[in-house]
Amino acid sequence: MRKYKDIGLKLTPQRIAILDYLDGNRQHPTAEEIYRAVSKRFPTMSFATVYNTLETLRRRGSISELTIEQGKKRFDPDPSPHHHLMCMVCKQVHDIGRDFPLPLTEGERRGFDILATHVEFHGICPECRAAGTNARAVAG
Amino acid sequence: MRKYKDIGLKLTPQRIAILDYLDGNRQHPTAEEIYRAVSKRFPTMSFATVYNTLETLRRRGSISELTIEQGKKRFDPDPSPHHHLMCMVCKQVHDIGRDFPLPLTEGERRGFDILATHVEFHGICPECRAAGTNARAVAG
DNA sequence: CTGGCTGCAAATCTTTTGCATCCTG
DNA sequence: CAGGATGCAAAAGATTTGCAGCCAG
Repeated sequence: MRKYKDIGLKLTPQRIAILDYLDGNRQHPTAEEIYRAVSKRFPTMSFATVYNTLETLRRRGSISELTIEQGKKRFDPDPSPHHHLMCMVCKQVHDIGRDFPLPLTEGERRGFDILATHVEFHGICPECRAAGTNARAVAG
Repeated sequence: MRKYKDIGLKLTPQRIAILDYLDGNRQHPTAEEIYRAVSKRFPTMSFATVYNTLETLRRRGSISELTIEQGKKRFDPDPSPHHHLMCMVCKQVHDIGRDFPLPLTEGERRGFDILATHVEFHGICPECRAAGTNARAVAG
């Protein structure tokens, strides 16, 4: 995510705290988790600043925003294209750093310019399986 | 989606209206779009009924719920596994009815039971491209 | 008849916005 | 010192919930 190398970005202490928290973070945190973490250092931190900063970073291509959990955004400090594996029960998200061949025929493409392709693997993690969670309850 | 064949489901007029609207519908409508459509027939229809019915149908495996557009649910009357192509600008969603080989190594699986795999193609549709929308503005 | 369903309103949760003040470059 | 960033609170948008009354099976 090229921390601090984002020339043109005004580096405030709050932004540095967010960048520090995200750097190397493999948890794919939600906005709330980021807010809670940086609030420890900056008790006056507001959601507005968290969302503003994340949106700025996303537009610069420094991070990516995941639409994998219903109803909330998750953020990934790794902006390069890759895929994800999510536990349907506890919502933990892992990276799948592999390329899959995903060619579309002209008919399937429907004239679209394809800009991104994302594969989501949904399942039950070992911990949740051991905890006896009924997969069908969440998997439908 | 086996309309009406869902034995054990109490068939109220409201549910029939929702089933009728979804049957054969390829628009991947949001809850709001479903609400608006069935409200024409049932002016007293409430969001609670729409959400209740959709959740009931999903749990029965009669429809599937898409997590492809940020912040809202979309519903697909086709519950069989398939993939999707979405326009990043106007959010229209198309089906991709093809299987792709998406094998995970043991290491990549991390002990998960994989229950579903979903490929999302994101791009710009011909109409939005013609309208001159700047892809980078939305694509980041 | 009765348990599940409906409809309304209020509540919840996440994200966005307006605006006065602040501070980095 | 100017323009962008912050923080607060209020607003917005989507979904969920509580509950009294209703109706399909």
